[in-house]
Amino acid sequence: MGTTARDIARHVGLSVTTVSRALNDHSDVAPATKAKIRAVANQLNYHPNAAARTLKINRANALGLDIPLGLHRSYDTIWLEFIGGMAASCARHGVDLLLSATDDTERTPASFERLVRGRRVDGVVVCDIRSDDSRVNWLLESDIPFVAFGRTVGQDDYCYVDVDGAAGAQEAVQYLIRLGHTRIAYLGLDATFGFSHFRRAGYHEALHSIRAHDPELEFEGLTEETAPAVARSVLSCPNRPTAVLASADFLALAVIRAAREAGLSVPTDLSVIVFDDNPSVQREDPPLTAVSQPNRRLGEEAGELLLDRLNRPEQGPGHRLIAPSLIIRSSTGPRPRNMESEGTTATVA
Amino acid sequence: MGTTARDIARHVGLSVTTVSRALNDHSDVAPATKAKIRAVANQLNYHPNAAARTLKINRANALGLDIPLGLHRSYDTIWLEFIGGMAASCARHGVDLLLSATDDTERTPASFERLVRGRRVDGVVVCDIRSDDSRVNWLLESDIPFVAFGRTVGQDDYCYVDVDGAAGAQEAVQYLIRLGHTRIAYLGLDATFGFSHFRRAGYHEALHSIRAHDPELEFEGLTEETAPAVARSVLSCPNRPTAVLASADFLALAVIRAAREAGLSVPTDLSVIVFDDNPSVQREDPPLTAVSQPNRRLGEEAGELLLDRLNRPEQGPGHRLIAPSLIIRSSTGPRPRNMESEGTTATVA
DNA sequence: TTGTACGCGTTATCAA
DNA sequence: TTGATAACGCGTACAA
Repeated sequence: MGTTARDIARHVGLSVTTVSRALNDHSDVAPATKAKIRAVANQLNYHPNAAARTLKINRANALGLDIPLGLHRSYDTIWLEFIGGMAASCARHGVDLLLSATDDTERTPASFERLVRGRRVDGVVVCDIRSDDSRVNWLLESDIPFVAFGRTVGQDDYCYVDVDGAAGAQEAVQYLIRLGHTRIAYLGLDATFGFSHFRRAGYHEALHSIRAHDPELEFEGLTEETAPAVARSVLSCPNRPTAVLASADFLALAVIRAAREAGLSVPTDLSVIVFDDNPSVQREDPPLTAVSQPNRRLGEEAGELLLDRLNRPEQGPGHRLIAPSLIIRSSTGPRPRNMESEGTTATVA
Repeated sequence: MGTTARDIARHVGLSVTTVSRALNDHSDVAPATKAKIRAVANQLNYHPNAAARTLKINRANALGLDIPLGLHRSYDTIWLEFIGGMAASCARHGVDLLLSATDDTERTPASFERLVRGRRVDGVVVCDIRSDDSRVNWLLESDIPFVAFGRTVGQDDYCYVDVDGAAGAQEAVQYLIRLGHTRIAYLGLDATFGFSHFRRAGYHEALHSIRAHDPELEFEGLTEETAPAVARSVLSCPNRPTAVLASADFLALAVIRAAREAGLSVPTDLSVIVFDDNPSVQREDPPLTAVSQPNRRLGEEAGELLLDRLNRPEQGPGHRLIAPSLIIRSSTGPRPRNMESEGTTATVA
C-alpha cells in the first residue's frame, strides 16, 4: 500500500536514517546520495506519513478553522472568501486546514480542546466573535493557541484580526458630509455582533465632529422582519434624513424599497451607503456605494498571524486591524437642495 | 502539557493497556475499573493523541474536501452550504474534515495524493466535476477512495453524488407547457460544466415530447459579458419565446432586464424560470420561479457515501442522484393570449 | 558521511 | 479481568 522510508532505504541500500535526512534536506548527506534517494522516493511515489511525523516532532502542521454556519448571514460571501484566504495562507506554508463548522447556536468550544490536545491541529482561528464572547477567555485559560476573527469590546490581550469598522463608518459618513448631508441615519444589526459597536462608534464620531448627531436617526437591533417598517417610519418622519448608512445589505434594500414607496428616488432624494460589498448590492438598481472589507485578505492574515505566533510565541498578542474601503457607486449624491437643514448645520466644503 | 494514557495509568495504578481498553469501551474490562478510568480521564482532561492512534490503526478518521474557489461562481451560496452539509455528516460520525481549497485553474490533484498516502485523510470528496474531467480516472487509477460531487458524461464506474439536472429541467419545462407555453428558450452556461449536459438533455426531452423543440431558441456557453446581448436578441426575434429557462441567476436577470427594455413585463408577457435558488433570485422583483437544489443535503450525502464506502469497500461504486424541486414564485404565468403559436403546437391541458 | 538505537502515544497479541 | 511486549513510521542523539 503506502511506501515508507524503509522501502526507499531497502531500494537504495542505505539506512532509514539517511533517507530521512536526505528527504529533509539535511546538510550532512552526500549530494549524490541525496539525489539518488530523492529520485527513488519520487519513483516509488513516496509521501511521508503525517501521523508518524506529528507523533515524533509533536507538531500537527495543521490549523483549525471554526466557521459559524446555520447563521442567518450564511449566504453572505464573507465566509467563503475568508475560508479561501486562510486556505491560501495555509497552502503557502505547507500546513493543512481543518474545518470545524459549528452550526449550533451554543458556542461550544469543546471540540477545540479535542483538536488541539489531540494534536490534530497546532492552533485555531475562531470566527464570529461577539461583543462579549466567552470563548475568548475560555481559549486563553485553556492555553490553546488561537487567533480571533473579530474582537470583543474592551479586551485586548489576545490575537485577533479584524476590520476597522469604526474607520469604515467614519469614512462613509465623512463622504456624505462632504456631499452636504447632515441628517444621516444609521441602521444597525444586533448589538451582540462584534462589529456593531465599532461601526456605530465611527458613525458617532464623524457626526459629533460637525455637531450633527441626532439619536432619533439611530437604530440598532434590526432584523429582516423589522427592517421594512423601520425604514418606512424613518423616511416619513417630519425632518427626514437625506442619507442612510446601513449595516447590512438587506437593511439598505429595505430602505430603498421604502424610498420608492414614498416616491423618493435614490440618490436624488436620498443617499444610501451599505456595509459589505455583496453581489446583491452591486447588482441593485442603482448599484450601491459600499464599505467593502477584504474578506479574503482577512482570512489570509488570520492564518499568517496564527502561524507566526505558533513559531514565535514570545511575541505575545498581536492584532491586525484592516481598513475597509469606500467604493463609490450610484446610490450617493449631493444633499437635495430643497431639504431644510436643521439649526446646527455645520459649514462644509 | 498534554495528558497521555500513561498519566491515567499511573493515576489509577493500572497498565496503559487496561486504560486503552477501558476508554475504547472493550468488553473485557471490569465495569468498576472502566468507570474509575473514565472518571480520571475526565478529571485529567484527557484527549487521545490522534497522530498516535492514526499511526497504530492506520486510519486517519478524517475526510478531505476539495472545493473550487476563485471560480466565477464562488459567490454562489452552493459551496458554503455544501461544506456545511459535509461538515455535519463528518461531525455526526466523529471524523474530521480537511479542506483543500484549490484556486488555481489547473486541476492538480497532486495534493490528494499527499493527503491520502500521508494518512491525513481516509478519502476525499472532489467537487466541480466537469463533463470530461481527467481527475476521475486519475483518482481511480491512484486507488484513492473518493466521491465526486457532480459527474462526467458517459462514465459511471465511480462514486458520485449529483443533482438530477435533467429531471429538474424537465419538470420546469413541463410546468411551462402546462401553462400553455410552447416557445421556450434555454440559456445555458459553458458546456464544460458537468450540469450543462444534463439540464439541456432534460429541456430537450420535455420539448420533444410535444414536438416543440426549436434549436434557434437554445443557447449555451453564455457568460456575464455575452448574456445581455443574447437576451436582447432572443426577445426581439420575429417569433419570440414566451418563456425562458435560464441556467444561472445572472442569465435570468439579463433576460428580465432585456424584457424591461423591450417593454415586456414578467410574467405577463414572458415567463422566466431559473436554476439555483440563490438569494438574488428570491429578492428579484418579481421573485423568480426557481429550480432549487438542496446543496446542504448534497454535502451530507457526499460525506455519508464516502464514509460508507470506506467502511464497506466491497459495495463498489454507488450513486446518489438527488431531485431538485421547482419553487413556483411570481415570474411564471400563462402564455400570453395574443402570441401566435407556431404550426406544430401540441394540444396541452 | 552513514548507521544504530531509541522513543513519540496508541492499540493488538498473547500470556497470566 | 489484567499486564507485558511489540509495533505503527518517522526523526534524532550518538557512535562509527
